[in-house]
Amino acid sequence: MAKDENGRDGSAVAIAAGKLRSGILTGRYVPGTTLPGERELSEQLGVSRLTLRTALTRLSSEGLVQSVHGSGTRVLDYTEHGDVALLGHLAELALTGHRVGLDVVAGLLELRRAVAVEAIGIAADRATLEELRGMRAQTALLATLLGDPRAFMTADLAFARMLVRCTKNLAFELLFNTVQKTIERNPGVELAFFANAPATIAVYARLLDRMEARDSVRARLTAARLLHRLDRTTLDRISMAIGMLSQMPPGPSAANDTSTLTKKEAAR
Amino acid sequence: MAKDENGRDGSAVAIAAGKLRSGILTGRYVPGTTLPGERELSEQLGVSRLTLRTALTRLSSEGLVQSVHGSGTRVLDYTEHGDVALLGHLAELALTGHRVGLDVVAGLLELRRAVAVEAIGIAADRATLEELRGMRAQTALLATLLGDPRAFMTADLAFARMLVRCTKNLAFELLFNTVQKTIERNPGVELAFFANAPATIAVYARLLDRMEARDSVRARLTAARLLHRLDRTTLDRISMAIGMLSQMPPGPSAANDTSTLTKKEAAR
DNA sequence: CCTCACTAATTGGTACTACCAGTTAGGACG
DNA sequence: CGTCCTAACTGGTAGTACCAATTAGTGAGG
Repeated sequence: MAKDENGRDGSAVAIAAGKLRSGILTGRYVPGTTLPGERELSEQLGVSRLTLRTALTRLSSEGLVQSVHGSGTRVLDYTEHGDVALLGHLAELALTGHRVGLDVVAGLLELRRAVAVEAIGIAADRATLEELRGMRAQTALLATLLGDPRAFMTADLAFARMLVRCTKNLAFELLFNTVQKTIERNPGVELAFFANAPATIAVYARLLDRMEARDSVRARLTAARLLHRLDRTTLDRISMAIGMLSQMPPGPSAANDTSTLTKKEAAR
Repeated sequence: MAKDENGRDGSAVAIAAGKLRSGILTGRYVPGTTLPGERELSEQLGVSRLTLRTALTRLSSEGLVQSVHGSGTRVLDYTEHGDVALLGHLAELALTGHRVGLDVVAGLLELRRAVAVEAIGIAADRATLEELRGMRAQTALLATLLGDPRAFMTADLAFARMLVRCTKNLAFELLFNTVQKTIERNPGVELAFFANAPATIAVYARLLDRMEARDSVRARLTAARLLHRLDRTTLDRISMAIGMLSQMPPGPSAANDTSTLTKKEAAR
């Protein structure tokens, strides 16, 4: 068992955690309430209590639930207590048709842009010559990969990481790791990014000009302007792609495994 | 048992996870290597294998380790795979004297500042009148709490949350949650923030002026300038406080330098 | 001597059971 | 009526046994 119940997960605990998580994020489990006892809930999900507990531990570290010893496990409002790691799952839900809303992706891009702009500004001050040369070379490499979306995406992420490294700031790096996980988790985002490939390369080149000039102020300004434009078209493409997928809402509300009970039609 | 073996946690799994995490973050467990088998490791830590497994699951979700079925559990380089949530633990280690380096805190502040500046800029465009009024009232409340560090800190976080809410951006909100957890986890940071209380209030007032004027561009500029100054003094105070705690023991000769220094040699 | 396939030991993954430890509510007793 | 104690929840740990995947070692066959 434990092959893949819905999307791509492998382990039973990941599946159980995914079910509970999507249940919370989509509002099936209301924040403030306490969800069923572990013994009962484990039976509902079809896993052992131990597995269920491991899944709950994960959700707890994500800020979705809070277990109190003799009392029970409360559902928290992820808007107040949710961790950044949730962005990945939220974006995933948004891109797979769930009505979580596409604005989540828009918000993610906005955050990413804010961080990127500052990272570029800092990099303009702190990047070494070798680092600048390396990034230049990476843009050249990117230009040769316009035919291979997958390879382009990987190289693009590598470029972004090089940029982040230039900040010499561990916090930026860790945040980037989270974003990278988010992107890698969902192939759809990769394609959306690839759709802007030529424009992306051009933007990178111009930003490198600014950084090589050591002009952090103008680097920030141009980065803000160019990335804003880039993200807008990216978002448009994603929106379009989703529109293609859900042309007709063929019972898309619970197309995935959002519920163990209502899975009669979970044809897959 | 399960009172507090080292730090402060209560549950056995939290303790075990903490030990392993600090072991990884401080370099005792070298990235790239595979740590001992679960049966052996559980005995080393004095917990059952189940507890150890739960702890490992948590570390895995944080991007510190990766378990492969028949192979073992590899230690990952948190610089590449670590999650943002690690910032809390890293800052904790840094503030408790571990030689993780104070630059982690500096980086955290830098990231926070970048996000805050953008949030203020966005808020200048999207904040409703009620929201602006509420934040104004909150600054007034802050002024009355100058005598109570704990209460001031809570109110200060509340103000920050109000600001983040104004962006109507869930990504910002989730990131803020992570930062909030980081701060709440460590009392030392609270005090450091409180040390700047009067200046903080003044800064908030001036930023609110900009936002009320709906001038997002100038709001960003002043925010960047004022917060930069604020963070510098905050960092100074933290540095001083740590210096008080550990008068002389560590020899952080190059502690303030920007190098992350964990990258001496890329084993692998 | 090399190659390939099969086997056996080691590793992580799940399940079941029993028990410990807080929390809460209800009933007995003052 | 109030207080305290008990009993039935809840989550938390522990132990054991077994399944599944990986790996390395060993043997048979080329």
